[in-house]
Amino acid sequence: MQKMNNKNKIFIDKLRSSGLRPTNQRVEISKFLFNRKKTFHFTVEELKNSMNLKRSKKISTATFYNTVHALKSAGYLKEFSLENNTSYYDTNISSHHHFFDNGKVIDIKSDKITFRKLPEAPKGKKIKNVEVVIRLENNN
Amino acid sequence: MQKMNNKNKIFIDKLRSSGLRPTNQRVEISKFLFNRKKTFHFTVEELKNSMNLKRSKKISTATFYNTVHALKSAGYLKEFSLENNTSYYDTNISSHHHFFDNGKVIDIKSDKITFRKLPEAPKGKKIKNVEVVIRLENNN
DNA sequence: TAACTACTTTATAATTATTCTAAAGTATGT
DNA sequence: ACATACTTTAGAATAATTATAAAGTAGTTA
Repeated sequence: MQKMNNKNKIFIDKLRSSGLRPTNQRVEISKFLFNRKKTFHFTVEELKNSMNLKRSKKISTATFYNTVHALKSAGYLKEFSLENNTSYYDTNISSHHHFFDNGKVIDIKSDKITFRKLPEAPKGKKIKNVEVVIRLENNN
Repeated sequence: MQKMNNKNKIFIDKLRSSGLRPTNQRVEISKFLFNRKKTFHFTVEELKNSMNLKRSKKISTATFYNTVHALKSAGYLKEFSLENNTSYYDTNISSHHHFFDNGKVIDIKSDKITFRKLPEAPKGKKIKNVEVVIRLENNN
């Protein structure tokens, strides 16, 4: 059984409410990802390194992958890809857009971009979401 | 030296004009990619399989990667990524957008999407391009 | 609370996409 | 034809991710 404290309770509930057993590893990862002021982007490798660095009992690579996938399926993370064959995850799940600047990602709030014209979805389909990527380059 | 015929000449010139030696492999790949009515999307693996299937003398994997990169650098291909850690290449290099429907990609002509509002580029940066992805799901 | 069962974690192996290496081959200028 | 720099190639190496199957744990039941 978990050491239960107030900080953990909210994440335990969050996991339970999505049908995920609140194991120690999942609670720790949730705390690391969601117990902060600002949303952020990460790769699984980055997450693993920054969490395991300060832990005596390491969490395994497979568990990081499993948990990130589970959190994504539960709707707590958004996935996106750059042109380097790595998956990035975003703790900001609200609809928003991105600047891409040589591998660096910067959020653009949803209301900063609006459309004058958008195409219809093909027959039998509907639009799930619209995502804009603005690629940047240096001036001059 | 190449067997030169009219069909090849245009691709040999195209390669030469970008500083790429028109080797047999590059000409064959260019012909396969660009000698067709409609533009299309592919992964390097798909390209390799569909070309090598009908060839007695196979082109090596490394050459497919080298050539696709060279054609991309020369501006003849556009790269994009889905959420499966694979690079896709598009023979349609004109600015345009995409529907993504469960791993399937459908082009959207540039003029089908226009903006009412777009953010400024951060200081010192300028916008290289704006790319819209419309994710689809099944109705009901 | 003890026992049970299904779900999780883990180390490790396997897989996939891609890049690297260095030896053999080829295009191009002279 | 020769020389030289660029290419191709098979195969090894790397990186990100997934699969495997044994050991551990949460939640349920008696």
